[in-house]
Amino acid sequence: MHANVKQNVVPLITPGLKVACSQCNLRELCLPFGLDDRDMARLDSLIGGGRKLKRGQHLYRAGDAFESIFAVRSGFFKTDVLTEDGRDQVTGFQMAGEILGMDGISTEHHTCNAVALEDSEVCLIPFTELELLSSEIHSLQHHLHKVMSREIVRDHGVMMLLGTMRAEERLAAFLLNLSQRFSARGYSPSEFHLRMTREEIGSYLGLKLETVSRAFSRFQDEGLISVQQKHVRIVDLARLKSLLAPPDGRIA
Amino acid sequence: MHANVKQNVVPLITPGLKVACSQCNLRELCLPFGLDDRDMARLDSLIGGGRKLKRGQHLYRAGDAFESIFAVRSGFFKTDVLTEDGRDQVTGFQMAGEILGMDGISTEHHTCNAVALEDSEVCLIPFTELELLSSEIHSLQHHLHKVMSREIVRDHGVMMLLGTMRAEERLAAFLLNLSQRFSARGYSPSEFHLRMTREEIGSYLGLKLETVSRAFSRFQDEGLISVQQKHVRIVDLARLKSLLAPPDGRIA
DNA sequence: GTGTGGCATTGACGCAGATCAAAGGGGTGC
DNA sequence: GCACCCCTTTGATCTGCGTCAATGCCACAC
Repeated sequence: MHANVKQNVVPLITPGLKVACSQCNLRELCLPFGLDDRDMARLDSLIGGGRKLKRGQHLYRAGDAFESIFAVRSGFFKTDVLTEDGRDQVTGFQMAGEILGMDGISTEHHTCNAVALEDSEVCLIPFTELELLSSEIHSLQHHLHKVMSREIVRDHGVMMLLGTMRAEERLAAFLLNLSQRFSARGYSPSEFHLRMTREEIGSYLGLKLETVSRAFSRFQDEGLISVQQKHVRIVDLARLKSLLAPPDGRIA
Repeated sequence: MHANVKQNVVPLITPGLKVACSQCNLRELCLPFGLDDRDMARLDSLIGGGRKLKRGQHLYRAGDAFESIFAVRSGFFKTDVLTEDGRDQVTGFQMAGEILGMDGISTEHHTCNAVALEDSEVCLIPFTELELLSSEIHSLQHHLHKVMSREIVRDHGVMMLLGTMRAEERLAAFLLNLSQRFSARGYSPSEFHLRMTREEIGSYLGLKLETVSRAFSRFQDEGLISVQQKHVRIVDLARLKSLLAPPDGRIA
């Protein structure tokens, strides 16, 4: 295998990488959810192939023309927006089975950046062709709408977090969310590696990296988690969850 | 006209209220955007009629079964999420031509509350029928996707605001956003009535109502705006915009 | 294996915004 | 038209997180 692909060069589509949706163990988490065999085969036929990314590579950048959405096959991504005045906000972290790029539909250009946080693979789903197929397969159309709606609901959850929670509550919510998503993918819900830096966590949670680090340390001191650099083990799940209760424990 | 509709009773659909999309002066801002006459007539035929709401009434509540999305014909709404632990976050304010309810698609149940902040009217758009029609009219399908994508992009903007801005920057961004949206609807960009309370603004911006009030007062003291209760006039638009520049004026 | 630079941790201090409190005004409902 | 209550404003004080700073560690490249 040639090793002449530089890390800062965007790799071309790799047709050999293609794995049929029907053979994919992520299909229940991903776009094909709910399709029967025949329709899944039709979806297979439009998936444009895969693309591999090294850690640090951009899947797309704000301003890029929108052509496809992407399904994460393996690896880990972050998305972030940056404004002309230099602000930078991480808007999400995406793992296997999750869909990236729907921000680009509205303006025909991507409005955020998507970066691989570890070596990753995605499936390309050409959007025009997806719309065409989804007008023929009702369950595909409806599931696409659900995926977009789920993204909206997720964003509302982040707004809630950013608008109403204190630092330790935010970090607890973040860890519980990761735990639940790893669990849904067959990984341990209680022990995992963070793929992102303290600064990226901080950006996502609206905190400074020092505050994130201190919150990690505090959680460890209190026996809620065990943390060493990027390795996290949740020791007391119940107590971690209880941090999300309101300060005064009121019921309504 | 009978006056026996209590404010806390959800009004039934009012077929007489129906106004055809083709006759609606909001069509360029709303779902019919980009449709030709024939397709607009087909969209007309599925719009389920209108619904009037008094100030304070809920259009839908979290947990309600999802059946329709709604287009605001007139008036003003807020949407908010509340968690079981009592947190409350306003996720948006919606005005004429904007679409409400897309949060409900993913789970078949609404995940937030939508409340009229003044007497308002909406068009009901039954979602199953909309999907059916959009599978026949490609431009309608694509525009629906754009509307959903735009909501995602808008949410990213709010995350940016909540995650990176200080109080006065948030309020400036909020006022500029309202100004721009009023302007797009033919109203004055520089003078308008706020339909929401300081507390609702604060919830949306992740601030306490006192902080919002103080920021308003400060803006007035500095000659940026003139504000009296809910009436706002933007006096120095350029300087208001300049508040969104980064603290140190750095370029990259 | 070793060197290096990005990443993480921890401490001291300051400040923006939260909290607590009180008073006044205007819109709303009767 | 009137009264009441919610909304808003403003002040004083407190505090959680940001900022600044220094040290240490680990992962990665060579």
